[in-house]
Amino acid sequence: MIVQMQPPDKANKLRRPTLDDVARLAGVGKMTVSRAINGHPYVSAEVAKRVQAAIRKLKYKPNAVAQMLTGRPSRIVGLVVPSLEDPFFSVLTQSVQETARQHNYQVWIAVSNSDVSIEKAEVDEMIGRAVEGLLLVSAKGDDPYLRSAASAGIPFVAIDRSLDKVLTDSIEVENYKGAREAVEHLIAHGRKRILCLGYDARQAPIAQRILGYRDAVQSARLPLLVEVLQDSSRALSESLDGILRKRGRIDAIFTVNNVSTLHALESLNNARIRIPSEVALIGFDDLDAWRVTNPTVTAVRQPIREIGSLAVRILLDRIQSTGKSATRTVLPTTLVLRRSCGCPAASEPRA
Amino acid sequence: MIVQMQPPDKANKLRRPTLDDVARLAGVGKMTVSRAINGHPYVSAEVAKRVQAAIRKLKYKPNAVAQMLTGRPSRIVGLVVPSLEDPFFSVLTQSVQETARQHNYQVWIAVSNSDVSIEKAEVDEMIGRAVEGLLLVSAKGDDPYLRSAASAGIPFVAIDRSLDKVLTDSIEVENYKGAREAVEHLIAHGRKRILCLGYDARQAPIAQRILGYRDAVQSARLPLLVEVLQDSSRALSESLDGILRKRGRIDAIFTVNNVSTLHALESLNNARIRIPSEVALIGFDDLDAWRVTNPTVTAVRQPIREIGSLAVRILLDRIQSTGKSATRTVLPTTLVLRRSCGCPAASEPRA
DNA sequence: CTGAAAGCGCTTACAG
DNA sequence: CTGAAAGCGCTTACAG
Repeated sequence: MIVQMQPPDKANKLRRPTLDDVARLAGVGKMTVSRAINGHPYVSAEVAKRVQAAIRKLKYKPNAVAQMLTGRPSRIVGLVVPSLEDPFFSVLTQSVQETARQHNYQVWIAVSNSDVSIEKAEVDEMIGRAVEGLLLVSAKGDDPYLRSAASAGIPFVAIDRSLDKVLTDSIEVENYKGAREAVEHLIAHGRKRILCLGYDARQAPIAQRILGYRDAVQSARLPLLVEVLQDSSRALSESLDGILRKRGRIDAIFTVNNVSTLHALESLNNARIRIPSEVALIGFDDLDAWRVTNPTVTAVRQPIREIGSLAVRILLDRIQSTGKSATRTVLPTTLVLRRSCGCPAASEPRA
Repeated sequence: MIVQMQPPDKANKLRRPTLDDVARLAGVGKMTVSRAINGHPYVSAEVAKRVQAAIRKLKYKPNAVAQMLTGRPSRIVGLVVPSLEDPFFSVLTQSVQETARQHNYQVWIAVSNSDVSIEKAEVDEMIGRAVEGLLLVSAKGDDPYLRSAASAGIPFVAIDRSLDKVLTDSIEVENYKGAREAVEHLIAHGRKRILCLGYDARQAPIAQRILGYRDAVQSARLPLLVEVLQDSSRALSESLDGILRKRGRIDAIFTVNNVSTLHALESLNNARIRIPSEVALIGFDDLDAWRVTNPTVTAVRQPIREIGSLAVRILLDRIQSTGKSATRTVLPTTLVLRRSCGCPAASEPRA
């Protein structure tokens, strides 16, 4: 006996019930069902009840794809970040997702790995899939693709790095001020030879932090000691090791982000240099782990969760009313005092 | 003079060009355009050229939403994790996203905050939006909603925690074995009173790790000292502080995850208890930060990136061919030796 | 209050 | 090789 196999995908994809199915079961037209579902007025109570029963029975769920095709807003926003391995971005992403959910929006996510071509592809893809707006931590804020993307008419909000030639809302922190305060704090501790350590000065926020360092040091008539690598953290420990070998050459380090801070700590520990007595340390970006390092690390804290939730609110506002001109939001940082800077005690209660 | 404002959304949403626009400009039917785009054969070279020109001129991009409605696969998979603030999940997410991108899939992401009702809502939403498959780190692997979700016919892969009553592919690590090895290592260092510290034993992987601890300790005829809180890390430090106040009561700690390890380190440091001489420590979950803590922390490392990329591959396989029966993948862990366990030197080169 | 018609932008058969 | 028709599942006007 020969048994005719069902075509596999037909057999499996149990067709989802449609409006028509519900309408037929309830003995009404599909318009009535549509109205009942969308809470329109003008549906008699009795009919509404029949429709609800049919919906329950069939376990009917509206097909969101079809709804979108009729012009209904997708309630999706896209988020593109360079990486999720950096806690800054993963916490940001969590905050974005939570805030979006509170407003009944879904979040599309993509990781660009700081590669503009990936970023562009993902942004295009998102626009093609009808996101209502985009949150973008751009790898390169002035890439030409941004103009054409922006001209697609969907709103952008630039996070952490503004988009040069595109008029968009943006949100970031006081990178310059936060860095300057940190370095001034080291100076207040009597440090004279302060190294600025980091990488990827092409990123605007990093550049701002370096500027903050520079102005603080120059105002105090101290020497400028900058070791900022081009675009990778690869050689960071190595070059720092070299500097540290000549002890006494520096008496403090300001690191421009959390990865740099990690490298600095590791190099100092490996070289058995005492922190803060021999070399003090303040890093930009606060991490939970700084509470348990040796010693605990004084750091510039960014209000990450606020950045994320504000960014979403700004975007949703923009989606609502497209008229207003672009806004720029700048949030303050906090210097969290711990032991690596030379301060005696922690400024924060235990978590 | 009264100026009639354009209705705002009409004015702004510059209508995207459609197949029809391209067809008209190229002077052909829309079918021909469709075929040209999708690389079908049977399009004369000359016509193909005209079509390509029109597409370029109009900057036409196919409307993905319309394509989906005709039954074309969405090339979207969903990922639901409990949190992105835990590095385990953020690295997992990055790996999932990267692997999916390599296969030309997009990733929908949602954070459940370990709340089953949020998880359910997000899963429903994703199914409604036609994801082809779901990667799920479920807050509660046996919730009833999973059955009906699974019956929607779209494939699931359970990550980190299997889905009890639903026959799905799953992927996780050797939690029991990894934990047992860690505790046995402490025993090999001569530790006699080993505390197991953590929270949320309802999660299957945590429960497995506790079992591993228990069997290791019992085999060595050592006392069972378990301090595992119900479901929050809140009181963790507090209860540990209490235990530590009676020094000598314990001489080692095994922590069940990275958050617990952080708390343990902080409490030990605050109490000025020397690690490892007074109390040794091994934690489940490896973090970069463990390289710069005081002392560096010996930890059970999970192959997080492999979990993520394998999970995606398993899911895509399943999407292709729905026939096969459910697979279960279990990956090994590695004990990364550093100083907190009592070992003299690091087992790993510097990063 | 309710329904038949037309259309969203594409693709899958069917005819040339 | 190419195109007119029908349909994916819904919603927006339009008529009752």
